[in-house]
Amino acid sequence: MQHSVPLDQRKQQILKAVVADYTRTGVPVGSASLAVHLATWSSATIRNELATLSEVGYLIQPHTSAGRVPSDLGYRYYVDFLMDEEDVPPAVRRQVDPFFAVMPTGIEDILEIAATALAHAADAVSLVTAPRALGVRVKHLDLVKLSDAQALLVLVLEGNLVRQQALNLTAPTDQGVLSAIATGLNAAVVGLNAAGMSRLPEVVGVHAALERDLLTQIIAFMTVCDAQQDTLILHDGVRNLLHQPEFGDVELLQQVIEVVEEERMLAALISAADLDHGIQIMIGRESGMAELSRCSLVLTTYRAGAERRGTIGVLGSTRMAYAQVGPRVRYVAQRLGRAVGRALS
Amino acid sequence: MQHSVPLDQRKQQILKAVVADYTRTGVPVGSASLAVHLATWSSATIRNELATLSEVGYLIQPHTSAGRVPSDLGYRYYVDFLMDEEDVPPAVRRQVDPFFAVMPTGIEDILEIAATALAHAADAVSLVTAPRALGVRVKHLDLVKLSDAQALLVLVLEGNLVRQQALNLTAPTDQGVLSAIATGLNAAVVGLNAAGMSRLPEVVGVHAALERDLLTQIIAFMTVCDAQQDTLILHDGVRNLLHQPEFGDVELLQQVIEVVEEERMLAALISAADLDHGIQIMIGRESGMAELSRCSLVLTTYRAGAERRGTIGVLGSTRMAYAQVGPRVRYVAQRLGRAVGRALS
DNA sequence: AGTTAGCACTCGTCAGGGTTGAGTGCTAAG
DNA sequence: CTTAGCACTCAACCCTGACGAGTGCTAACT
Repeated sequence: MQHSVPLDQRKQQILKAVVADYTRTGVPVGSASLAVHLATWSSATIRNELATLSEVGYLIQPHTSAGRVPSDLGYRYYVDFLMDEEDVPPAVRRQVDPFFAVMPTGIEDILEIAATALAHAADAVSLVTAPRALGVRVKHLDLVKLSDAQALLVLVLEGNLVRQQALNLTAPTDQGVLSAIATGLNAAVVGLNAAGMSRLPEVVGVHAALERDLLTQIIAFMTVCDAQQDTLILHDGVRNLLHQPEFGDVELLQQVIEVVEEERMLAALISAADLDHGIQIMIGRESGMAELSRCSLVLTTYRAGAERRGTIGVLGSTRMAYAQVGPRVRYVAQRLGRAVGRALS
Repeated sequence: MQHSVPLDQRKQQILKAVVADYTRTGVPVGSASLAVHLATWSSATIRNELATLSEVGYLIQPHTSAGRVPSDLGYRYYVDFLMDEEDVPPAVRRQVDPFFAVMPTGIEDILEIAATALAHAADAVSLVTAPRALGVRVKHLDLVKLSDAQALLVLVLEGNLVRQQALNLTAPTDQGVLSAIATGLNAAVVGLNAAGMSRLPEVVGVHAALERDLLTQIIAFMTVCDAQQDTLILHDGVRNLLHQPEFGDVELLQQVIEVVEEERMLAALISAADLDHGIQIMIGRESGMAELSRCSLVLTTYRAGAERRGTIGVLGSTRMAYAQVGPRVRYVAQRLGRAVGRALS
């Protein structure tokens, strides 16, 4: 982040007023309209201050005879020093809460619900990652015969995540034998993650060879599950971009939608976020993605129990109501954390 | 469908040329440009014919001094009588085939892949429904203890569709007992659908009461699964609409996207399709949805084995290359049918 | 010295008007 | 029945001038 120029009291008030006005109306704001709001000073005084705020890079003038618009840097200063976060209004709470009233068993469904709820609450595109798990643990497994050559592995993981995968059978095997093996594996394997399973002592018994072979395939599949869960990103609310004037340009819209629909790009974006602080705001070009130069991200962490964290947040225009969006993201994050915590217990 | 006015040879050729030209360029087509293409007649002659084609409602003039644009009725006549379907070009085949090379086990993943493939192949929004099943059959079930009050039901259905649901336990029950019950139920239940299960003879045994209670819950859940699968509609390729000039108007785009994102509306749309014929084309207002008055649907059925059918198709601008889209939809439908058939076996 | 009223100036927006050109419909001759 | 010719229409384009929002600068005031 760039070193920010310190501002005196009055310049701060004016910058804050510019951001507030522009966020509300979307129209460049001039000295006159500021003067009615900040009645302490005349428009001429404000004009002088606006000029210096432009010089130090906090404001931008689209053209000579236009009002001022906050620059990325201006938003940054606002967000860091000036913003008064607004409480989540009851109406929004009443809009969000019902989503978390119906709680499905599977963790993926919960994440999807959170994405929808946040998209509504923040009127932007919402992004949600699965809780980072550092190796998902097995709760239960089962084997179902598909054919002489294949069996279906059904894994119930923590969070009631259900995964399925066809495994190859080295020799035709009865469902009875498969069930026996499954029972045996269940006893040995419950509570382990992929790493733990690969350290299992050698199994013995009538079907030892088959069992060992299947276990290898199961471990491989779990490794894939781990990777998949770490890159899983859900989103919702693309339609919310459509009614915003800054996306009237279809070109721009297209670029943003392409980023959102491409999970790889989202992953890069979210992993770039530094979430040690409670909330991370990336404004315009700060995200490092040219396509999102006119978008901002507001991200936070949700905690499901001790060490299980995921990311949730919002992607919208740089001209978003940061003072409202932050608290709303946190509100949904907290609800989500609780729901996921319950599902993981 | 409206009764179509019969056209003589020359009018047919001209209408066909208008549709071809307009589909390609998106610009209203005038008599002069038609005259170079249909060198047999002068522009004046063509002008006369265009006038009568407008009178009978096959063409529309955006304004007095503009060229002609096909009306919904004009497209309809073209599609019914004039269109020469084009073979799916090798390049498109090479684009589609890789999607079906990696075949996941779960039927939902297969459907998703088909949606993506078709969206690419047809450069429009693709729609795919799950194969209509008239009651999904159970392949395998399992019960996993969650707490003293709840157990997780894991159902493996035909097509390796895995479904999960928390069931309530009337009394604390060991995992051992649950497994025993699951084994017992498996023996009785495999191959049955919800209807079949509700006709099961009364069970007896040590855990008869619990077993009966669980079975009731399972049947209820399966009924829900049936309903869900019948309304499941996947889609992909909304981004393909963005680069089309007719959707430069964000208003219009917004309406269409809202329909696509609302599964209920898609369901109504698709169920309205009459798929006895090989392919069903709904042009503009024929769909009966005001929001889609400038869109067309091209739908067909895919068959997975004997009686298992689903719907797959495309939603795009009325100005779409019908001669290309139809065959491409059929091509993907055929691939999808084969893949689903394999998964259901 | 900081503040402010006043004023000249800039520049985007909008409405009006003339020109252009694509495309038509009609007519009259072939 | 076909077609060349022509008058006509109308969107698109460009130019223009009026308007007004907003600025920067200056000079006077506290």
